[in-house]
Amino acid sequence: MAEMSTIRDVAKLAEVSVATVSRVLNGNGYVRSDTKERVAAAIKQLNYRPNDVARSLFKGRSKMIALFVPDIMNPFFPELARAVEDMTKQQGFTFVLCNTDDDLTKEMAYLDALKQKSVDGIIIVSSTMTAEYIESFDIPAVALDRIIHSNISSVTVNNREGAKEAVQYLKDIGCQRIAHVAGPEHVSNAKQRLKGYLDVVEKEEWFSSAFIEQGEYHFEGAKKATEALLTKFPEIDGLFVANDLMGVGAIKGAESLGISVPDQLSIISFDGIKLGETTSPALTTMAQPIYKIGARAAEILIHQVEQNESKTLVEEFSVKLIERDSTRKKGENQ
Amino acid sequence: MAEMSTIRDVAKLAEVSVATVSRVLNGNGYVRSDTKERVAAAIKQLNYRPNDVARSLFKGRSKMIALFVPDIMNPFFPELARAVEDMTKQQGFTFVLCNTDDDLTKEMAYLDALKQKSVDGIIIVSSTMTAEYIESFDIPAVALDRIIHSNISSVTVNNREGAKEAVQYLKDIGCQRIAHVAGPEHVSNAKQRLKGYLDVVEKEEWFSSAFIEQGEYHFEGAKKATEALLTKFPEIDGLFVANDLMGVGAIKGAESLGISVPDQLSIISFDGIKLGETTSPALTTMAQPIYKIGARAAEILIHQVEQNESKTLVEEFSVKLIERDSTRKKGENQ
DNA sequence: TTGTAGGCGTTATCAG
DNA sequence: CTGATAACGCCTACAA
Repeated sequence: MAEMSTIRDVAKLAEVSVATVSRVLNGNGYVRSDTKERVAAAIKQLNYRPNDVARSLFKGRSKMIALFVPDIMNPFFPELARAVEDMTKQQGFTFVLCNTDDDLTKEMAYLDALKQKSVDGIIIVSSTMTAEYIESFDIPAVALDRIIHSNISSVTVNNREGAKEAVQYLKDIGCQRIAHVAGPEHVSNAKQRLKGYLDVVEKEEWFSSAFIEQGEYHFEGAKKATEALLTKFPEIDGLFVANDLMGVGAIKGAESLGISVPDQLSIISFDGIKLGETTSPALTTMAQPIYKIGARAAEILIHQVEQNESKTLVEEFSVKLIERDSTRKKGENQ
Repeated sequence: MAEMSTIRDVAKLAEVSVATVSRVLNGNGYVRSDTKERVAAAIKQLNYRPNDVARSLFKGRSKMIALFVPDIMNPFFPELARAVEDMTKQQGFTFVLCNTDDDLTKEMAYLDALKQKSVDGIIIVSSTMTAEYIESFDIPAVALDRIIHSNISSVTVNNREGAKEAVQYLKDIGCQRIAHVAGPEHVSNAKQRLKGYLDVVEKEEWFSSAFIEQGEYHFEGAKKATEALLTKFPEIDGLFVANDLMGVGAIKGAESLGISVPDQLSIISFDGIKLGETTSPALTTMAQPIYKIGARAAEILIHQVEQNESKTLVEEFSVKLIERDSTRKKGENQ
């Protein structure tokens, strides 16, 4: 309603110069305490708020941080986004969420748009983006969940170790034939999870690469992959699925073939999203500290932005087994 | 890497004034075609992009649109966000997602921050925000999913009718005792869905308000509510749950009591989110046209912003029954 | 058809 | 301690 008042209005009302107002606003320079009070009073009276756009123009920075995610519909990413949002907001930044569909063209368009808006930095989950592109935009960036390049800071989890642990767990509870529903080959964490799987089963006499099916990190893909696996190899009694979203698909796939989980088939997946608790049966999973890695990535980026740090940090968090109802020890009853 | 070039650099290279560059940039005013070409060449050569911040400062508008959602972890909202994002981006706006926890303080803080950034408009899903607050910020706004006030444009669905239809469906398949897991009382759509439920069952001889339990639109709340209901009234054979997220909770609640869905209990919920297809059993639901309402809200807002329209539009879309596996006609086998 | 210049709201530099 | 004033990059009268 009321026209926005500017720093000049405040100056006039307080009978000082705009420079003085700016000083009390930003707390730099000297200003006598009584004039400071006069200014403060004027600010309050006019309900004055500094204009961020003007500020950004002058500073070349906007107090905005963006998060790129490949798929907002995978519940993993809202959880991650939540963490990044909390941290950035707490530090006085505006948070922008960008959904990229893992499509380089969209990523570039966003980068372009954000650059024009003087965005301070980006946190990026991507398997198509390259270090060259990012550097060509000259925007501070931190990779999250998926490594982009060794000279871009990253926050991830120990995917390979976690995958090994998951598959070993299946062995420990007595599974004899363990298959894998894999994530997209071009996604670094999916590749690591596949390697972890291979680390454990590659030497088994029964093993062949036919025990691996592609699920594309999608519900539907995983359902089909699971059906294919279980049809080809009815003897499969353990399934390691590369993420929880696909884990849900795997359950449905088994169900559609009339195979009971966990009675006939144990399923373990990866991520630890909330959704996994809500399915029937609830998913046993290798849980990432989702909130922690999101918050940490934001922290690193903000530090980089504010201190103008360029040292690249590489941090890897640990995943943790959460036993729920999609797995059961052989020979044990419910 | 390369310093951002400005309109002045382009002008110099093309040997014209900045005004001319601005003209070809924005396509207004007259400019001879050969000089236009010279300018275009210079732009390309320098890889020039106009600075949005400077533009915003001049225009007082930023080409940004924000969406306020109460809970990014409820999959309904990512689906909605996706629609809004697609539409806004397609129209050249930058999309900002704000998670409010349905907390007025956070909403106000966001409004404040966005106002300072000259945001063009907001789409808001809220049950705490009031028309007065919004108007005091003087930012064009459209309410989505939940009505705020009759003088703020809104896009919603026919919640009451949809709820009636859902409950009637339960009756039609033979349910004798139908309970309701309700959404928060202060949320307008939850209130309407409750009314729709009452419309159908209020006159039944068996009915009492004890057949209604609060689920707070959360998974956990719905699980507990369902357990409470089924414990109090073991004769319940139909359950209308106010949204899908809670529908999943209801399934788990029934399961925890050893009650089989849909054999002993039919459950229908509301929303039509993807998640509902993935549960076991898959949820029967009254599906909203989620993408459509999100896109439509964006459309209305953009029109309002660009045409400086102030006419308030009220649009209500229809929901549609989707039969899946959480309901079954009495006496029928699978 | 093109150029000049003032202003959008801030901040920082430089005198006082 | 305080006040002018020149940027930041762009757009649009107004002049030519």
